Amino acid sequence: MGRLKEFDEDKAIDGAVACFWARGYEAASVRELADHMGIGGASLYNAYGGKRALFVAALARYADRSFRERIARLETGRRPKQAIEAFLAEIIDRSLKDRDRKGCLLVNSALDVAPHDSGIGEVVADYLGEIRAFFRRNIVAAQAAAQVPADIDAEETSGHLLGVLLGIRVLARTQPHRETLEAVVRPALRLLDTRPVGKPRRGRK
Amino acid sequence: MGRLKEFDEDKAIDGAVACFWARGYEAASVRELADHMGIGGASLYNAYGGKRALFVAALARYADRSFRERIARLETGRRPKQAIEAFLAEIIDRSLKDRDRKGCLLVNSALDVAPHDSGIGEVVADYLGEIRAFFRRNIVAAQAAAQVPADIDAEETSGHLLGVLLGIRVLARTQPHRETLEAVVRPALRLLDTRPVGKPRRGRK
DNA sequence: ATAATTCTAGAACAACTGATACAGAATTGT
DNA sequence: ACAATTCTGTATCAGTTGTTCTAGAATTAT
Repeated sequence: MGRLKEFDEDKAIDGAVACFWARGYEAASVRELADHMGIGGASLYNAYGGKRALFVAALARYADRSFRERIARLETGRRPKQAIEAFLAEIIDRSLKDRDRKGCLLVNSALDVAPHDSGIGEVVADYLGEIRAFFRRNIVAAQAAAQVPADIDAEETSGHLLGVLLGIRVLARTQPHRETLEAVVRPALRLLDTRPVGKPRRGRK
Repeated sequence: MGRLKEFDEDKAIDGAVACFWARGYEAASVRELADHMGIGGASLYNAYGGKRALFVAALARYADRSFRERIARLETGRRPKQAIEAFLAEIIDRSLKDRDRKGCLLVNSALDVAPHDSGIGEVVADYLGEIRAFFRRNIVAAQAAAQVPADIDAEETSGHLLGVLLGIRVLARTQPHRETLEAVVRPALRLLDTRPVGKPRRGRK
């Protein structure tokens, strides 16, 4: 019983994501947030409790709509090695299309708010862990399918790929040029290539 | 002529660096800054013009005291390949010692303020370019000294190393564990190793 | 209809924001 | 000594911050 909510909760949380994403946690004011969400300030506090709680909800929404969706999509109907390659290629494409350079909300949060708020820090760390698990899982699967060298360390390599991914998202904020970003990724992907024998490297002993 | 400045300008700008570093550009208020600098608000505006101009000065100070100092120190009395390795090792050590997880002011700025302020964005991009140039320069030198395989692309590899470096500084904000960070770097440094022949990789054709 | 409950709009809260005004103190050249 | 100039502490500016309050509108169970 009681009066019914008049606003669309999905639209509202999406508006919050957009606002936090574009402005950052601190810079996004409650009034800006409410405007983007299409609700009044009182409704925001009534429905979410406050700015911080809203941010946690927005982060969860972002995680679902961005990397979890991408992981689910790329991991079906694709061989594991191609899933990894497609993931990184998509990040580069997204970074280049991102005209207003909002970057990745997760990465932004890892630097902006995580260090000042251990609770959110753990949430962000968990999300990053999910991405790393995607890499690790597909490396192992690719090794089983003989797509990827059997002697590389899946644990180590997944960490490397996550690091490279984060580096790209930082670089893209100041230098969103395709060649720059692809140069960062290329050596990482080469780790997954089986080494050719017919074309020996110069410089070997 | 006129009244002399009563505060130590070096101490003041160092205080500004510390404040911007710990709190971020937006969160650092002019009053907090003035306190950390040991001066009054009027002196801050008189000496630096305003918050933004002070930030640009603080960034320059930080660049000199952090990575330029490191580059100069590591590049003397060290072979080029060891200079690169030492640089990355130092970043990891610094990230682990950084108890309050301030991270790197340059990286923080690249995400916080650069996208909303193209002027500062260019400044940050230039600083990142200096670090990349350090990598490139030492890769080329190491190749000339046969320390590093001659067939790797110095342009591409320097970009990769910069990306990995930025990735580490992001990861360290949420997961400052040595093993995590070293796992990110290890495959990158392996690019610089001359490939052993006596110990062939499994999985090769 | 009435009670109970939940939502909404808008005003209000104290605290803080970057920036400026002002008066006075300190310095140098004349 | 005097004018000219520059620095400094304090007060102040209008505007914004996250949050709360108040009054009333809308809903369901009885």
